[in-house]
Amino acid sequence: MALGDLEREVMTQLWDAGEPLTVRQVHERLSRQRDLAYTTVMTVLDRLAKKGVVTQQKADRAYKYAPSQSREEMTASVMLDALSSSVDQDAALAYFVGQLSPDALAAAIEASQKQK
Amino acid sequence: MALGDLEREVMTQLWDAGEPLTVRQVHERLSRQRDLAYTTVMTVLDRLAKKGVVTQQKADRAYKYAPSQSREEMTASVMLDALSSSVDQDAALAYFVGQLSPDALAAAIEASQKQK
DNA sequence: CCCCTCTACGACGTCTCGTAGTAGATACTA
DNA sequence: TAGTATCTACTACGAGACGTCGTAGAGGGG
Repeated sequence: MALGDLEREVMTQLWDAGEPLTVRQVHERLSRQRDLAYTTVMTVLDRLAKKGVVTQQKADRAYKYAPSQSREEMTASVMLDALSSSVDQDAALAYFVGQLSPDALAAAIEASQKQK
Repeated sequence: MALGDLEREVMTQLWDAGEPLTVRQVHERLSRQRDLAYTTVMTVLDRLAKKGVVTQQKADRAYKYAPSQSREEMTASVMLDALSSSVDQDAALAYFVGQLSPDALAAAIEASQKQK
């Protein structure tokens, strides 16, 4: 599921916040950089919820929105999607790996070990 | 650069053919499965050329179209794009690597070595 | 001179996305 | 209780991407 520019900015706010935010809170944060109508933010959050990338929880009057995946999970799943759409996945993965710097790759492998 | 469904089908024909094809040839191949106007195929090839994912070479009367990248290169570059759009690339890469089976990863690393 | 084949260009419907307004429900406040 | 603020729901509209074609015009072959 591809996100638009504004959708990505909204997701960034949610990720950075680290906790569920209301429409108003997201609007406030975005307003520091750009001029957007409150309802615009609402529409975007609504669409993100319909896409399943954020979840809504009713808190008092307002809904709170939280990302349904971490940034890393989302990035990784886009990468996996791209990979799985390939006919020859092994070759594609080999090619991809070849593009990475050995150091970055080694670091990633090590980090992924620790995670478990 | 995201491709649409038809665009992807056309690319598949070009990749599978292994050689540059004319509009007519692509049209013929696609016609085995679906019913499409000749001009539809032409438009799609033209758009792909404008996107830079295929190249045109004049051969006699007609143009021949060839993919500018292999399937694997294209897949890998989509993956790299996804990765580079991430704020914390290291974490995203680690997460991605963690999703792969160790065998597949090892095989890919080995294959990417040989390529050089 | 007519026909076939190509390319060039325009067109239209549908979807997605950025952007926002209005309506209606609910709640706080004077 | 009447007025105001706050939320959500629904609708809308323009731009751009894409699937899908049609028509016009150029150039070669019979």
